[in-house]
Amino acid sequence: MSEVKTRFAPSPTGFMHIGNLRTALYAYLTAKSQGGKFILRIEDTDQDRKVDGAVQVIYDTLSIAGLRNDEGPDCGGPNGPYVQSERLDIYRKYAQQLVEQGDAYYCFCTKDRLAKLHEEQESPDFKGRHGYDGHCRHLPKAEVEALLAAGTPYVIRQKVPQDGVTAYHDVVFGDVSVSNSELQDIVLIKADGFPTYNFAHVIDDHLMEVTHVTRGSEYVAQTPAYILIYRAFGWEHPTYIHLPLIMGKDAEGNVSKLSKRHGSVSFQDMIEDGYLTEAIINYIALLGWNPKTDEEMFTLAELEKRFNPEAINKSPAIFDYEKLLWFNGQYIRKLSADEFYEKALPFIRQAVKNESIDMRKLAALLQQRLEKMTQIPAQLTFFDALPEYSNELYVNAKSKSTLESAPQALAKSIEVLEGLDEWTNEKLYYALKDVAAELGVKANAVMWAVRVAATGTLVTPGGATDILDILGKEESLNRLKNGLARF
RNA sequence: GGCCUCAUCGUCUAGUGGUUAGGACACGGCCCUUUCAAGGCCGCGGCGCGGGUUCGAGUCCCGCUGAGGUCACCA
Repeated sequence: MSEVKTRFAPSPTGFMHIGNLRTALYAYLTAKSQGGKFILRIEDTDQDRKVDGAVQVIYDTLSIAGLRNDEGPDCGGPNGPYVQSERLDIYRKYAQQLVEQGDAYYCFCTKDRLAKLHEEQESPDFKGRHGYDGHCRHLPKAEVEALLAAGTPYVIRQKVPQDGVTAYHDVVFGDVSVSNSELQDIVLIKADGFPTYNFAHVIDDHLMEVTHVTRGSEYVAQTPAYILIYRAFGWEHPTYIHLPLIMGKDAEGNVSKLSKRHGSVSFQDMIEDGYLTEAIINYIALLGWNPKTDEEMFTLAELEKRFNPEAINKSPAIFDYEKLLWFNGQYIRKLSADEFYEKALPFIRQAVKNESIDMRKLAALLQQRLEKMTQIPAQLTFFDALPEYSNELYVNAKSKSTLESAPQALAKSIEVLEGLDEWTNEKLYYALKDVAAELGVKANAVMWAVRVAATGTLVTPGGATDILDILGKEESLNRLKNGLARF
């Protein structure tokens, strides 16, 4: 058996939909799990949808995600060029061949005629099948020549057989068959001379020796038409791996294709949202594929070994942001202190301008209780300045902190802390424990009062002494005194 | 509407004729604890419906229902 080759063939739209990324991931993993090659091909045949810089977004995303392609416009390869707009001559040549063979034909129908046809078919009393009516199918050769010579605009359409059934085996969906009568005479070459996706991808996949086509399940019913093209050329078609779509659920509980209204859907947006690449990859790998184990934390390298397209599910899966968040928290905790610090610093700086604060200590506190980076600033609002707060914050039943106990705890703490020569978390911790012992109260009661006075905030990253440590002696004492003065 | 396809806890899923239907997220409780998290333990919760086949069906067959896809000179 020849070497496995898969490809990712996105259109340069300017952003990478998460469903697209998953398609790329699965294609990549299909190749790598079998020691094969992964090709990147740019499908830019729609001139109206060209977006500047869009190809770069594709390169960047694959690079960040770690999906290194073995062939492609960026790194070359034996079967280039890998950008469809640079292959126009190739498509034209093959389309020509199909016309000569009688497997395709020129169509001179105007857009107006097509629009009118469409309108008729959409009318309530229309009962026939939809699509092109084959108007130009049987134009006499002489007439075609004349129209061509006159420079009439045209497209080239596939001539599909009127009867019979075309079937294929899909790795995910099993045997799929469609009556040829259901297939349309699809456009192969557009009026502007560019090929359609339908045609270009068949030619390219063959010429680039792609063995496995991984793509979304929206193509399942279209694939027989493509197989007909392969047959017309006498080529063997690749193995098909159609992926179930990724769905989203809205507030009302309605399920539909994952889109903007469900949350961030592009890779870039998710990164900006504070999700880690590793978490995204891990999560989407499991969205529709099961590793046949209860384990679910996988690095890309592990996935490369483990992946098996046979274990892809058929049914569409709903994208669950909650679970992604959980993965993200797991990966944040797995980061080394340095790695986390580097990633967290920009977010810390958003909230903390005070340069004298030990950012590394702060980061260490954050890493233990974070689900995504963007949650950082909101947790740090009290560092630069003590916020307005109500004395009610001093009341906490579980810690046995009351409006009476809090000022006592603060007074004693200030007294003891002022004499503390070494301002470290550890020293602070034992000093406050002693305060509690002297006062004859629970340590929690003292910790609570101190933490509230130091932060004016109910929930904080780190405990009382962690905060004091970072705040420093002078600022801490100021805040504690300020707190005491409120009573 | 025609055609294609799918269907196990709220969500992602394991399951391939005989299981107390397993795991994960979320949710609830407890433990731990210097707040909140994290972590540990426990719990709640599911085979869409109706017919078959079979000694026995989440697993096989048929129908229904529901859901998704597709029917572009977009990919």
